[in-house]
Amino acid sequence: MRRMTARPANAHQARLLRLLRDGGPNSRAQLGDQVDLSRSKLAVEVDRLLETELVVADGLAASRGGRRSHNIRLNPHLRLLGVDIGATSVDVAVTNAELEILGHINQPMDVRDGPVAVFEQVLSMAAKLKASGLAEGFDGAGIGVPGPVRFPEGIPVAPPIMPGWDGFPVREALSQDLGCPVMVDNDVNLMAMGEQHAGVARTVPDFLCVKIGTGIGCGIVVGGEVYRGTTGSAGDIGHIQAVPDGRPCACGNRGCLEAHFSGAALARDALEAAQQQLSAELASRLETNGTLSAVDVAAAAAAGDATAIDLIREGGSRTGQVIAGLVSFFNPGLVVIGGGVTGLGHTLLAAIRTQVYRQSLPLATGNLPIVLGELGPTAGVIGAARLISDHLFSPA
Amino acid sequence: MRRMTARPANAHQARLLRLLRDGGPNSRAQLGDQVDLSRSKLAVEVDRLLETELVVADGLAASRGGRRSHNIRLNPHLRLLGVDIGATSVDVAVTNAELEILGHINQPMDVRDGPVAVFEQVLSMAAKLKASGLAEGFDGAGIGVPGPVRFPEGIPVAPPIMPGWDGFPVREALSQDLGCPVMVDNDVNLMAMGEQHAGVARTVPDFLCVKIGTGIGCGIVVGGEVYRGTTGSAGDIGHIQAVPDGRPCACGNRGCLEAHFSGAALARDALEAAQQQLSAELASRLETNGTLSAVDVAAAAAAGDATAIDLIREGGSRTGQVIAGLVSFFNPGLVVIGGGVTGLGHTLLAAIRTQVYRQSLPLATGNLPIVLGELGPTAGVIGAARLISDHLFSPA
DNA sequence: CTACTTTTTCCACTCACAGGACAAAGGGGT
DNA sequence: ACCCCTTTGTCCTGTGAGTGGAAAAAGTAG
Repeated sequence: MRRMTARPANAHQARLLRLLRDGGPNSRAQLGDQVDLSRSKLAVEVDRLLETELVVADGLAASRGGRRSHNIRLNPHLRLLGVDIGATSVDVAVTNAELEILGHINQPMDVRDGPVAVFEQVLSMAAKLKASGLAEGFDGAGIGVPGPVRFPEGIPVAPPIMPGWDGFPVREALSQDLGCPVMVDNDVNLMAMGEQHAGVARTVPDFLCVKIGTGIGCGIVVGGEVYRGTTGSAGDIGHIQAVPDGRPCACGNRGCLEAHFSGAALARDALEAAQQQLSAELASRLETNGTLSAVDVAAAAAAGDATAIDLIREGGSRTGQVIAGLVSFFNPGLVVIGGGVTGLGHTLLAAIRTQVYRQSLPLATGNLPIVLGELGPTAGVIGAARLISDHLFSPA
Repeated sequence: MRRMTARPANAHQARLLRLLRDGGPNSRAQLGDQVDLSRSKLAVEVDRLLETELVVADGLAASRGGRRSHNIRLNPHLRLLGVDIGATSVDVAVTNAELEILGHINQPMDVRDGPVAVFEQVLSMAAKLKASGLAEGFDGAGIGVPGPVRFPEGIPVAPPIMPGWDGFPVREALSQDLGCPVMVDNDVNLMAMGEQHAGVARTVPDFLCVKIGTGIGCGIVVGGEVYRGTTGSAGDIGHIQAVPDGRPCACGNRGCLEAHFSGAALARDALEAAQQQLSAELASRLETNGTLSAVDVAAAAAAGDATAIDLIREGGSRTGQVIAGLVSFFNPGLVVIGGGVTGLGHTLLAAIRTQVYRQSLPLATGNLPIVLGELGPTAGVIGAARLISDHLFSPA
């Protein structure tokens, strides 16, 4: 199929496209209820959208008592690619224009192999999704990378855990390879957008989304828009000092949050505990696998291992301490906890909550939900699809 | 003179009014260069503004080579009142519509006397300014109070240092008393708006403005707009933990930044040092005045007193530690330090800078100026005037 | 005094949009 | 089956915002 290149011609059309994306098929009349345009104007704009083939007619709508109306929906052949590059694995997913995931692959990988190797893998994963009949091509792609990004150009800047990517024109390169528009952002921001679109944060204008994975980052949403900061490094909370004169960190300082709690730190602590025979559970897992990761700690904790639970509590408490500061500062309406270590679940959440509710002011915490993300590993790819759809559904 | 009640009828007029406020008198042609409207449309809107008397014609503009044009300026009879209520004193100022201060009074006061007593004093100060011929009445007033505010309604919520004000309808009450529109905000936010309008932050879209006075607060500006948070308590950084298991704080926790460094804490430390005879300079000042305040510490430091300098360094370092965290999180383009203790000047600034540059990531600090506010005590009242002028110069 | 600029006004034309009239299509009661 | 009511879709005209060109007004430079 020929890919769609059309873009909305004006703000009204963009508005309508977003309504259809977020609300699914709608009749003209239902659209009219949401947009404050006269029926004639609305009809004109819908007709123009039909001409561009961005939307199509789609059967009869349910009756509301009078004449039944035809449904309008986003073209079901539109395909978006969501790519979430983590430190140690890649997620690639295909969605339709309503951002529903049609297919999703996850593969291990090492970002440090550099952009060329990683993109090769991403392209082959995308090809696999195409081959399975889910898409004949892509109308747009969103990419998340685990480091700061100069957003307008889509270029990583000085990313600590992916040195080979500094200055690599990710957006440009992938746009060439895929033959469609591409937008690039920090993976944490995409997770926030994912939870905002389809997860727990649907109705909250200002919230924080803390992602605890190999590292720790925080998506900041202000007035429904992701805030990226002056140089694109906003939300980089992994190197906030959590413990004065604490552990040395790769960044050169001591006591950084990431040095005390993150997927990597947790694995290290678990290894140490196992080697010192503090935990039979962890020791046996070490023996079986030859190595330990955050997943093992989660499993051990679920099995009731006290050492593992302590590690999680301790880390959650440190994280909670930092989040408490951010809550006082930012006064969000919601805090979402997500990322690889959400397997640690409610033990972690409870530790974080305890610390935040204890340390922040009542006015800020009074009505503040602190919850786990709803979407798990799909948050990133949904956010990526959302990123590019926001771009495609804005006036040219 | 009859007060102006007119408001701009549409976004174009609002835009023009703000241009005249921020850029002073302008010819129609100069305005045309800035607003992307056709000459005819511009002429129509300017004519309508002239009819409302919000703007007036004002002599000939400088020639640009051809026919000379008439200047347009905001009505020079417009008067705004800026009120900055601190913990221990009030500032009241009159400005014209271009937010230039025409008269400014400062008087000691105690917020804890409650809103009724304070407003009585504010009204008498406003009356004094009127009596001196600076104004015949006010077209609008902006008020800053030292605590969180539910912004749309202009009502303080659960302010820790001014308990009697909780829920008092400040906006409503003052609007009645003054007979003009009133807007209320946190004093720190107003300081940020002041520095944005007329101070160091003129061109920076995203910045932080840390005010160190009796307490410590932080104004947050995102995309040129003040961010107030979900419940209006954003920027309340005084109770972020700076020292684990540190000093007990009035809020019930331990180690809050405010407990370790603020005008109040500094005075307490100085008193202790004087009593323990650690500093001859401070001891003699205590003897002379019977009490010590932050100003005494500043003076002692300026005189070379080592104890006083140490107190400032220590405090600056604690503050810097907290700001470092905020910088990592928020990635601002500028950090402004202001408030009562700016008399501590460069000793303080240097301590803060050292800590921030050491602890935050290079990407966030690379090009980050940390500077003292330019406006001193006038920042608050200018910000207040700016607040109400933003309100008056927006479509009705 | 003339040639050239810039500013301002005036006017005709376009275009977006609202809102009413009317036709089309369906639901439900009798 | 029939009729009336409601909702939906289409058509059409009036209105008001806004554009852009022409010409007048008011300068400057030589």
